[in-house]
Amino acid sequence: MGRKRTKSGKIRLAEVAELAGVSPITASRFFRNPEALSVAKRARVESAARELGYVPNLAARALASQRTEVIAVLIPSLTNNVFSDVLRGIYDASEGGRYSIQLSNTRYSILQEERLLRLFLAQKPAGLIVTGIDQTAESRAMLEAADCPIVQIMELGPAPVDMMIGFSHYEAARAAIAHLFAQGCRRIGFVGARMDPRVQRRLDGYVSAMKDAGLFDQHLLVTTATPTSVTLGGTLFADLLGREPNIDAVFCANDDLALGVLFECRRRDIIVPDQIAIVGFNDLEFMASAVPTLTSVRTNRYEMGRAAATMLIEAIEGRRPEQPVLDLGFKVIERQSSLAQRADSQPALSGMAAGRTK
Amino acid sequence: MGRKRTKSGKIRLAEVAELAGVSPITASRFFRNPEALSVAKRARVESAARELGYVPNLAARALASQRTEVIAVLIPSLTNNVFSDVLRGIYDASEGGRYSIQLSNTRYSILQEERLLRLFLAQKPAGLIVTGIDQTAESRAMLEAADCPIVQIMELGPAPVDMMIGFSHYEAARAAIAHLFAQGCRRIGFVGARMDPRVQRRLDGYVSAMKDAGLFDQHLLVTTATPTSVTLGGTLFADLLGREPNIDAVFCANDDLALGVLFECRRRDIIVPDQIAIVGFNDLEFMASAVPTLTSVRTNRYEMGRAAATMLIEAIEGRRPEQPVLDLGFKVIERQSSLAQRADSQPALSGMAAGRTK
DNA sequence: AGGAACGTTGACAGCGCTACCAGCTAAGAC
DNA sequence: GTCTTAGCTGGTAGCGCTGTCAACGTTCCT
Repeated sequence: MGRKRTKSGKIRLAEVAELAGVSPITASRFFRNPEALSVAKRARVESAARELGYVPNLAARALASQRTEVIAVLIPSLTNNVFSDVLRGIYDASEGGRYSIQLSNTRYSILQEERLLRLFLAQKPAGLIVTGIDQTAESRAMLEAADCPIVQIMELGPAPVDMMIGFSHYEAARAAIAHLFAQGCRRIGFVGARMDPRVQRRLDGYVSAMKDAGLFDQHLLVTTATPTSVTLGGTLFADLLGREPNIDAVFCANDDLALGVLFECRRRDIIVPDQIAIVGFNDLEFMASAVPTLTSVRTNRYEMGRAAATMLIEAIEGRRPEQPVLDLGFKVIERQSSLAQRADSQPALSGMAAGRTK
Repeated sequence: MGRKRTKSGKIRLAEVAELAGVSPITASRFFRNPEALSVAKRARVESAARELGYVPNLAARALASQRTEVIAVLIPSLTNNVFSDVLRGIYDASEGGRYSIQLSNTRYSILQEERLLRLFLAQKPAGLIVTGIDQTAESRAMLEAADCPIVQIMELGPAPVDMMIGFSHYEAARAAIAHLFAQGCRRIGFVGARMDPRVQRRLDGYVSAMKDAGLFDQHLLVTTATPTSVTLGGTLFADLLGREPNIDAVFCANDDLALGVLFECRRRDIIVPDQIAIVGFNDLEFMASAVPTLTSVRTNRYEMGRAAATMLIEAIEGRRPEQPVLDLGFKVIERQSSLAQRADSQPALSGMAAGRTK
């Protein structure tokens, strides 16, 4: 008969109920839907729980209720500053609530993503945040079949699985190039690393803008699958210069690369922006502080994470947003590194071009 | 009698057992301790599980076994590059194994940390990774009482709760200052932000080194509780210069500040290192790429995370390390920004001073 | 006053898995 | 040949909580 499992002396819901003088189920309701209790019992259960230091057993709750209070998050990288901002937004928005975040790293592999998705979905998460719109067909099918709200973040696309928060990398890149055109630049190089889908779309935007102006030239492109870094920015730029010495601007797929380009210019005594203009992407904090200050395309990463988690939690709790797709837009923050006319003026946020798709 | 909960059509362990022609408990054992089964049954269960696409229900497992396979990680910040490296190490080491990572952010508050600790511990994690050695008395007591392995990371201290992996921030700072002394610097400023316990200990190391040399001066210190940033590095340095125009070096509590100082020097046409030497801390990737290249104290952040998770998992599985405290050391990476004699030479990693406490 | 409607409470069973222990078989010891 | 030991397998009984539904008491309506 009975076994001798260590009882562990833990406070269970039954103890709380007993002290409060109610049935266990009433105590249970107190934690899930306090409004359903009479004011008197609510107070009794609350004080009993506090007195005993009750902490619910999540495993038991998950088993009995057939759902968890876990929000699963799939991102491609932990190193990339971009994602740490997004994550901070997600964690901030979930803080204090009942949901806990389960984070996993796909390492930019959609197969890895598929594997993780299968794993997560089996645990019936309350909600899911996935990066981007490029999933395997299998992943896509699992997402469609999942019975929890899902938010896709980082970019926009034609067919959201459920909800979607991002901006158009394509349009953002076009806006950056338009800005360079406005400064009189014509031979604009492109420097990109990693070449994940979002960088690829920035490249597409660059290519289309250049083609529209009749200025596209294959030789202006330097890309690599290598993960991005400041040092790599310098290296790629050196490659580009070796091949095309008379470029007048460089559009970098991210800010690390841009900083690397800036340092390489300094190393070669190339004056920025007089000889070469530089534009980055993301507007990380250091861009405003560099000498010269660096132009970049500002993206709302923290806000994206925050909005994604907030929207997801709302949806989990049954309040679906009236607008399931959210375009957070971007802004070209014009700084010294690309303002040909007034290169020597004060470091200033002299103007901007903002964009919002559709 | 019976209720009508949605059976969800999920594959349970019982289904696998039935298909394999064994009892559920045998199937259960297959997943926990395959060696205990005969080879024949092992193969049968394995193929049955694969055929049905069985995924274990973690909640049921946790409830029945009274323990989870979750490693809880408490770190103070998600933004800080330092922690993203550590985290990457932790995630890499846990990948492919049975343990999942539950991450939480204390925001540099030990009260917040205490709250999270209480929350996590109630769910009986398999293991725990906490940052630093400055916990509240209450937290400390909870950690001591916890019945799972615990690793403290980021620094070393006299009384580990259990295991500990880090290095001496105090000695690392002293080594940085010793390097500057060796370059002939005497009026060495200190720039620090956030002033969390580890930055504080770097400051302590700086102070002690300066006092040892009879060169300490309260006015050489600029610190703030504000979170760190590149821009802030410039601002703090400007403060310092305003007060003490004739300093000959700056030791920055981290690399972001150092980069800000470098930009501020450039803005003011101060030649680095001829007029002022700069030393940072952590050796982030961009330090080697800056112009001039920036000296920094290299810390093994990725390795720290990796070792912490590896050691923790080993301990969880009963293989306690023979050496529970691991000093990962540091290295002063000497670069142009602090090499007075050969400021114009090639960017080189000309030499280094390594340190390991005790 | 009778009945409907509502708000509140509790009994019961079981979510899917594993700890414990007993039993069974085959191999080795004497 | 019997006894012991080891290796493997299975039965039983929950782990702590919640879904379902019935029952209760109260209020409000006609």
